Amino acid sequence: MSNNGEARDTALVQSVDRAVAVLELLARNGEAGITEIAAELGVHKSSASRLVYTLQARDLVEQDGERGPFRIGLGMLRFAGAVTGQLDYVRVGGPVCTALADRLGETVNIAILDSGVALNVSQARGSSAVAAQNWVGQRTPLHATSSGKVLLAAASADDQDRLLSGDLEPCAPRTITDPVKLRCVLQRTAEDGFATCMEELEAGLHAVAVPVFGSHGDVVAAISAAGPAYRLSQKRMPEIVEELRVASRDLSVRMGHSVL
Amino acid sequence: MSNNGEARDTALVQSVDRAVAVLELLARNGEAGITEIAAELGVHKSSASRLVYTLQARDLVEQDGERGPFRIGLGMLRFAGAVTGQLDYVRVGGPVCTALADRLGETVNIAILDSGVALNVSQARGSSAVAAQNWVGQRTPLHATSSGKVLLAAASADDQDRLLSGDLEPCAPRTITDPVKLRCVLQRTAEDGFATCMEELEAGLHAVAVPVFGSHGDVVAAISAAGPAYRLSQKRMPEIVEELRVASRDLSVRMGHSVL
DNA sequence: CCCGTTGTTGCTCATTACGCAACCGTAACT
DNA sequence: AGTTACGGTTGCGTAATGAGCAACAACGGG
Repeated sequence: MSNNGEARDTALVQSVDRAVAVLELLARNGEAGITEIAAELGVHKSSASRLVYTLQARDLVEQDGERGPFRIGLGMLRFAGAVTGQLDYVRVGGPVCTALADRLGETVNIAILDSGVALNVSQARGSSAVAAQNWVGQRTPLHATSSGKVLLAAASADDQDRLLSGDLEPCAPRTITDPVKLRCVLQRTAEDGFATCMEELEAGLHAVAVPVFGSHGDVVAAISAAGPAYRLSQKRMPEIVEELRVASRDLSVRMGHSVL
Repeated sequence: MSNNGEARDTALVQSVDRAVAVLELLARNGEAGITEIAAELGVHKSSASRLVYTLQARDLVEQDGERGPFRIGLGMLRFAGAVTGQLDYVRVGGPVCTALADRLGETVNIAILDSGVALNVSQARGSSAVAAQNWVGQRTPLHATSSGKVLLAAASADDQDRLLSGDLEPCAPRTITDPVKLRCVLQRTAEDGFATCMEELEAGLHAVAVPVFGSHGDVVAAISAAGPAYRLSQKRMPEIVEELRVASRDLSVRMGHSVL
């Protein structure tokens, strides 16, 4: 799971990897008991208990009283200070994504432009989601994602040239790697006010995104819905686009970006 | 290091504990290299490298490009969503604490009242600080800390009765455990507008705190400075109190609590 | 009061994590 | 321009740790 594009042969430290998986589970589910954690990780209850105990000793996990389920501990605040730039998206984006994911049944993401890539800053899984992956904190290519296209389409021509310099990586068989063709797509995205991604990041995956506007009408983020191709059909796109626009406006307001 | 008051004999999972120590180091220092991390943790460079690699694979650690120092990764955003209630203190309190800690040379903390205890939500270490402990995310007793006394003093008489019900734990030889005596101290705190803690939490430790006001004049937090008794002398208190008050007002403004 | 479930802990052992040595790459110095 | 030093990585072997098992404790529900 080398998510940084580094195909290293180095083995992960298994117990550290498991401890992080515990935290991911608690972050996703809100709370969980030892038995549930053990089942989810595929380890013995005693192993789960010891992992949780270690995280608890460091305040990264806590529980109400002596019994009851465990949850993410406030010791996390020590690390939150290192990612303050995106904390507004976490605080405000979470409820917006959750509400939309519940309505659509699909996974909803918010991404911002960060150092030439799309950076996912908030996510909520839909009830129908099969994949458990959390993209938050991960960077994805602009040319091969719906959010990326939205962010590119909103950039100036100069910025687009800069962002698209270099080869466009074929992430999947259907990835658009011709810069001329991509610019046409971006032109269309600017006109339509939304972008789609049909199996361009990975086979079988469809996504659609709309822009999130700042106070001056500029695009500060993109919000998207993603799911398997058989569920996110062309026919369903208009409905999803409209729901995304409503959520986008809600997000703008909650972020304090009241558009004139 | 059972910070939850649980004197369990269970051994910590060493590699998980070390991984968290890596994160603490990166959060505290901003960035660090493998050699520095290894030295700080007292492990071999290869061990540090593998720990960092595992955290990197989960986006909890990242680095610029292929080389250069490591820092806390944006994958932390996945966990920040679980502590959204206190994220404003992290985002706004950090710079205020850092600025004051630089000026005073002592450790500065912000604490809020949470479930009958003082919850530390932001901290910056002073240059003269000897202890490396980060209190953020930890809960401390109200009666034995300067912040706790400030928060208690601002509570109504009924709330004070409720918060002080039960025995007052003697945390140190000088802890005030007599409720009548403590109420006198709280009365004085309300009058003075600050509270001191002279070796009441632990021997050799002095601290002083002032309230942080909300929009309606209510006390929403306390900000404190702490250090060894020989540096935080009685003589130095007026200067420190004044600096804390300035920082407190700054914090209120930054939090959006403009006092009428 | 009994049963079932959750969570903890002592113990043993196998696997993992760790340290060592060697190596690679880069930067700084001569 | 070449050499040296430093930071970081990786293969390998081994010992220590982490994991699973079994037994037990505590609590809640019927």
